[in-house]
Amino acid sequence: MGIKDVARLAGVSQGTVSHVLNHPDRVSPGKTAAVEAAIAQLGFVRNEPARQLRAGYSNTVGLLLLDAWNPGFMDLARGVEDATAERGWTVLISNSGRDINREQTYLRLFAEGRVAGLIVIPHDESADGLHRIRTGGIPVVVVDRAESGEHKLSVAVDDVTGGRDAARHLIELGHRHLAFVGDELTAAPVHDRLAGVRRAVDEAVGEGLDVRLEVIPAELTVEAGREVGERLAKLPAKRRPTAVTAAIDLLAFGVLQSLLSHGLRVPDDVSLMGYDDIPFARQLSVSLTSVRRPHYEMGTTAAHLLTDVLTGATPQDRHVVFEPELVVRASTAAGPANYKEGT
Amino acid sequence: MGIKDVARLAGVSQGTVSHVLNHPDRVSPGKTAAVEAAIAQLGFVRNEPARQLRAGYSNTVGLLLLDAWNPGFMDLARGVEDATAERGWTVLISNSGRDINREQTYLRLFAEGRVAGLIVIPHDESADGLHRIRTGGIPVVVVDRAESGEHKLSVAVDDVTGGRDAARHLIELGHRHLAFVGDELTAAPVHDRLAGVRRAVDEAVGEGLDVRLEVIPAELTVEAGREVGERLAKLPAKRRPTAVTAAIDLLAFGVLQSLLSHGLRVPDDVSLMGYDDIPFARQLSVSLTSVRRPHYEMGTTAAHLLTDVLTGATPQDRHVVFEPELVVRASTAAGPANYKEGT
DNA sequence: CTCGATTTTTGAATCGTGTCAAAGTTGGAT
DNA sequence: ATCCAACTTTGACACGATTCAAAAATCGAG
Repeated sequence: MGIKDVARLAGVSQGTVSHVLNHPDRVSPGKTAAVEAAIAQLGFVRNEPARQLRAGYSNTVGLLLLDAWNPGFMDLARGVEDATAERGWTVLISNSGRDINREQTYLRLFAEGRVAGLIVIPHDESADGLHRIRTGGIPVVVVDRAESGEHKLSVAVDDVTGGRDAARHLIELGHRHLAFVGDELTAAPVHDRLAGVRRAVDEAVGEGLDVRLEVIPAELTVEAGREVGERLAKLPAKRRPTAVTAAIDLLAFGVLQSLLSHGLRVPDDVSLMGYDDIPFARQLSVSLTSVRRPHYEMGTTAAHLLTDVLTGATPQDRHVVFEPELVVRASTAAGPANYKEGT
Repeated sequence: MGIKDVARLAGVSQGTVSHVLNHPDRVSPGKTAAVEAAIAQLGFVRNEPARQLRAGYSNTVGLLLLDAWNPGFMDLARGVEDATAERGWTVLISNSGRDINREQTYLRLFAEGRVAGLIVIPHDESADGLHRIRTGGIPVVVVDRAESGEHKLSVAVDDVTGGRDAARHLIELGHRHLAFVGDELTAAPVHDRLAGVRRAVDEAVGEGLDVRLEVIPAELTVEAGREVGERLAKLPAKRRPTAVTAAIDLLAFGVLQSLLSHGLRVPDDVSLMGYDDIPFARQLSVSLTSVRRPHYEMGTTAAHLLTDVLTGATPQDRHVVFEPELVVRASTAAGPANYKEGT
């Protein structure tokens, strides 16, 4: 069950079989046919580990996702796949599920497996693990994390601006009591979004507006959103924020669901925003205002950065930052300060 | 940068370094410490292809998904990951995206990479490819496809029954003009669902009911659903089915969206059902009646089947079939034949 | 202190493939 | 018929880690 058996059956040497596999032009049609027949007959499958050991390189890149259940990351994965496939590489995906141990396990797996390169959406505390691999000689593209350095590669979104845009939108609508749902410590992108929200609030206060911000810690799941919505619904109307912006769409889904089920109207009683603009956002009972991140393009960009480096080409940029885009839908409407002007 | 360098630095032989890595109990504490220090100092990373070549086995299993954008399959993936991780294996995921060429590419990649085993949600026409791999000696668990045979492994759902339950539900509600959205040829599970629907219709006709079924071919995407909804909305009310059952929830999402945007009411004008019961189904503008498939459990079951075989244990079952469950929500209501009784 | 038993360490052989220098073959020009 | 160039084919070696038999070191009992 190796090249040797194929060679014996085809009546040629091992070297010839190897050439049929790797340099078909160097071998005569007759022998090629004989070898291919033998391969088919034996059901020979090339032993990739052996190939890789001898050849010293791999055509596979690894993609380590943070949370495959966030549809945005699946779009990113599709971008990575499309762009790498186009350039002749294959992708192996794994998913840390925001579990730092799994992340370490998979990073080691990829590093030991000698993939040619890695695209990683890292957990927050894993900088050292990435660095260890990077020094191991495997190029790494870090996604969704502020990075810098000439020998590093990254693709990110300016989530501070995104958060600022979100909060501004609400403030301009006339809302003065805002809430941000999400845990500042969970993930760097969430941290940035909150920082942006805070900046917008500070700016508004600087302009003399009486804007108040409340931060409601929560995990990044629909379930957690539901609990937050419940808590909000039970608050007396005067103490309840009139506008809520969630760290990610999934959270907003949960909040929306429990607000509605407690008889509150969105956006009439509470304006609600998500973040990410995942495909389902527009198809909710109340279509969700959100901040769109170009996930697919992030994926293709990360793949291009990586394959450029792998093929020896120097990419023009080593750190790409995308700008998010506010997408206004039905879930946000005028708040107290603008009531005179319309619903 | 290999075991040899570690050995030199630590002042021991290669064999000892290897033992530290694989049989720590066989080596004295002193040498162990020296070796570990050398490993840390050099940043040594074990070369997995070389290990695998010599040792002849791998601790990794492959998971080939059909369509990672269908949330149900991601639940399945989570099940696979949890169950395999628990038993000490790691999972590499790839996604064919219903593209048979990609599927072949990834199957070959996994086979050549000598993963220990595979869990595959196959494209319809790929039976031979799977077989080729199976004979290559790698155990394969086939998901979502009727299989049999003592040396084969599979996990599936009885989608015929699921389709029958769905259609029955609609017929019992009083609907007599049904439509099934989905292409009979796209995928085996869809084929089964339609077969189930047809059976329910035939049974109803046998009982003297005048039930009519229309089949509307469509790809399995939200976008395709939107087009179908559009076409349905433009039909004169008399020629329009009063109940629509979609091959998967994603399709139903699209149908729902365009029905609503054309001013039709769900379920008042048209009853609508999905299939899969993905998490978002209940959170739509009109919560969706659907047929639940236990995706997570399918994943854990597939993983257990596979790891059992890999470890030499004989699994009690080799073919597991789950029963789907009808989940009635707001999108289906009484049809013409029952109008007297309710909404 | 010695001997036998047990534990620790060593070094050579090996896994399956790709490469490369060398040997073999072919074919056209003279 | 001969020769040279171009093309094919061969076979030995190397990649890096594991393994195993054998050598070396250690330990305990007498």
